Amino acid sequence: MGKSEIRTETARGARTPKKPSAPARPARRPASVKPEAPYHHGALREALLRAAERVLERDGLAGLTLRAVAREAGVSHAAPTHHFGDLTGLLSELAAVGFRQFNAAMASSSDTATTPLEHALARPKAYVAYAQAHPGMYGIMFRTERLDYSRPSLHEAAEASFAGLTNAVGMMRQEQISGDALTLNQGAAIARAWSMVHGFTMLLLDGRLEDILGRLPEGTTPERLLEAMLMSPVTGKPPGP
Amino acid sequence: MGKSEIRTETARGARTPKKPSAPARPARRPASVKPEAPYHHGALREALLRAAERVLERDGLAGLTLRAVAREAGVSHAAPTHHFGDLTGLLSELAAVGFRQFNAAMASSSDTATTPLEHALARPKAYVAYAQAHPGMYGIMFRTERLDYSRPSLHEAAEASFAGLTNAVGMMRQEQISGDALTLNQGAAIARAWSMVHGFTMLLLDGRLEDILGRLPEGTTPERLLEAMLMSPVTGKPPGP
DNA sequence: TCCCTAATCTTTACATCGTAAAGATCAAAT
DNA sequence: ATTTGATCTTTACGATGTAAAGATTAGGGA
Repeated sequence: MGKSEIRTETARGARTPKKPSAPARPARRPASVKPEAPYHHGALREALLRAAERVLERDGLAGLTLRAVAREAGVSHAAPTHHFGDLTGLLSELAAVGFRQFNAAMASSSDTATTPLEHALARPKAYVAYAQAHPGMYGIMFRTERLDYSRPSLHEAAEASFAGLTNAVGMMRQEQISGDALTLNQGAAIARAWSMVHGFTMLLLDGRLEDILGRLPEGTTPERLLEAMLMSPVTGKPPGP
Repeated sequence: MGKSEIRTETARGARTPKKPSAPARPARRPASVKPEAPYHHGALREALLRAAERVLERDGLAGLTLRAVAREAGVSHAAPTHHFGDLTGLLSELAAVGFRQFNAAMASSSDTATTPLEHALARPKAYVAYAQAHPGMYGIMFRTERLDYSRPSLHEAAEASFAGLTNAVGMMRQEQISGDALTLNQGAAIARAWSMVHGFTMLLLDGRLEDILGRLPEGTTPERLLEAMLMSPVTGKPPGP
């Protein structure tokens, strides 16, 4: 609020002045003319999602409004409602896009890993790297309270993400993890892995680790801290005499 | 938006009709009358913070608006602005209240602990318990993007919280942790503890652990999962032949 | 080919929100 | 007692989400 944007509500402008009704010009444009914004967009839904992603990257979570997305796409402010129902709908579909991007990044994360250690660290590092590269998207996926997981696309993408996590933890523990039942230790391993990486990511994105990073040896990166976090023992003094 | 609340903007009502100006009734109430909403509240700032806490618990983060807080406190919608500057100000001061509550809960968490194990688990359990008891407040403290840490009260309370964490990790590692420099292992230990508990809490509050909890042995509580998460080894197969 | 229906998109309208600015009221210092 | 400054209210404005009605067009059946 309070941003003094000087911008007309619709980027397209009124097509034909209704009341004066100059009957001459036919509504259908005479072909061989640049198709300037036809009434029916054709693929508005996808265009709106792409526009939403741009707005999110440019203006952050706070700037991602239905009307801003409509402006970015060059349609009337009510157009998104028709395709997504409400803001929750748009955010949910966008979150689904994010989860799919995220899943792709996870899937190709251990491609270049050679040693077992590299392999073990590849996923967590890719997780944090995705969030750092797309903080807005990560916010949509994990910070917003307005997500509707009953939407098939979101449910599916999020579940695939969770399945990938379960799988990775199973590989790490060198055991098959069943789809329908978990031992307490298995559940704990999954929850630990997820909590640790997700918590680290949130704290990092919120700048709350600056306090730690600033006290660490000169030039220690978040990645290095993450590595150390994942490798060193959980409790007790560091190894020594 | 869209909620059809039938409610007048100010709960107090206009005190004296300006224009008709019936000059009879004196503005100062004749004493021995219930002090019904004097023009100057006297302690509005604190009253607003308490009102904000009530609104937060009743209507959640989405319902916590400047105007809703003003209504709850029975003052005009612009009154909060005078005391907090803007919404960020109110949220920041409220977050400070939350951090102080949180710090108090942390401080008294290990009071009843007897065994070393109980002592080690007391803080994390109290952490999650606070968030479960005050999900709105935890959201203000860790989910909102509109916090101004340059406000002394918030900065102080949040720093105290961080100091408590550092302290607890130092005790666990049986070593003194200096205030100005950290080894990588120390930083990793702090980041791991915080990330794990914070991540677990966020996922739990967002209902994202239901998937795991539902697959665990019948009746496994989040607390039990947290315990297992904190105790069992980080990597490798569970102990056994 | 023509028309009709339904989907798509725009206009219009409204309640709510954050915030700014100006006016009213009162406590306290001078 | 008067003035001053803090406190609170009124009024106003632009932005947002959402509902409802109108305009436009694609696509299918006659």
